[in-house]
Amino acid sequence: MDLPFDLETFLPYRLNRAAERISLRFAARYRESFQMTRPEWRTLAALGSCGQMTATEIGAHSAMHKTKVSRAVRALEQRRWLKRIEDTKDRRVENLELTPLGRQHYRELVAMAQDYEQTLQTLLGKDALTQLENGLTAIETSMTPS
Amino acid sequence: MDLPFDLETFLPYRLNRAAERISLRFAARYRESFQMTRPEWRTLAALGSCGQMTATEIGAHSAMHKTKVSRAVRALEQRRWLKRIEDTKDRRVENLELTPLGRQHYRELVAMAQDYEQTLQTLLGKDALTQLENGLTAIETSMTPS
DNA sequence: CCATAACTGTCACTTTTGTAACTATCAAGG
DNA sequence: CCTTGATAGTTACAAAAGTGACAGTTATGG
Repeated sequence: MDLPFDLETFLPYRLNRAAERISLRFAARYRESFQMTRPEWRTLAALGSCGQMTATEIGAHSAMHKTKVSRAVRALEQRRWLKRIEDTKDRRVENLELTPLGRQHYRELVAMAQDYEQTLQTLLGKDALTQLENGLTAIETSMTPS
Repeated sequence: MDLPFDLETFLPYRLNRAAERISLRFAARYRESFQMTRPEWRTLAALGSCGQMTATEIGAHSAMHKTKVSRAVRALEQRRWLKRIEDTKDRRVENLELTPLGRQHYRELVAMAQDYEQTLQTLLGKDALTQLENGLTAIETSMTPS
């Protein structure tokens, strides 16, 4: 029995490769302007766009391990970019929120993100981008945080 | 000026999240059967499907950092799953090739991969999968190894 | 030729990450 | 109440990753 397996059609491999290329290129930008790691940017982005969230929610939203989130939260807190707000109903939970300073930097990073989005759109073409997004949506709806 | 930025449409973020979910779920499978890391699997897969390659080529193909590849190669070599073949024209280069033992394990892993492909296909739907693949192809052709 | 620059792969060093255990808290059921 | 089990977040430790420098080799251009 022979193997009709082609790595070029294997989704996990391709997806990782694409994500790595796209994400590292963007990370290189904010890294030198803000000395920020990827987990930190993702945490900031989640809070900036969703408002108040808990660490667990951030982890589910961004598919980051909880210790990664924990460390990113601490780093952002030390920069005074976010603050912890204790939950009145459940004292295990910490509600996280950007400070005005954090929101300000968030806006700057959003500008960079939008610029990069432009780059990607001209690079990939609008049609391919749409198809990609449809596929990602399917993943997001069917692969609930395992 | 307000911000019409939506994280839910930002490609690097979404791509990473999807890749992480899809790839970790598969990694969990071969990890417990083979005690294999993701770089090791990717290296094995690249060699298994492309035949002889150099470390640099593997890195470009899989978007892995060269030290990651170097370590994965060493690990696979210690298992006797691959062998190094010196290049006659350029002595800096090491041509890498799977051993029969390596190919045997490659086949087992391919079977797992195909099984997972099935899972994904039923989970995501054939249509979404096709769109996703078209999008990935666009990335692959336009984002040459930076 | 020779000097310089570029390239391949590895290593020491440092940083980042995951694992598993832990504290503190809450929830359910007797 | 009290016990058991689950959950949120942190941490110590170990594993993995990136950085920068390196040795060895090849390419380029005087």
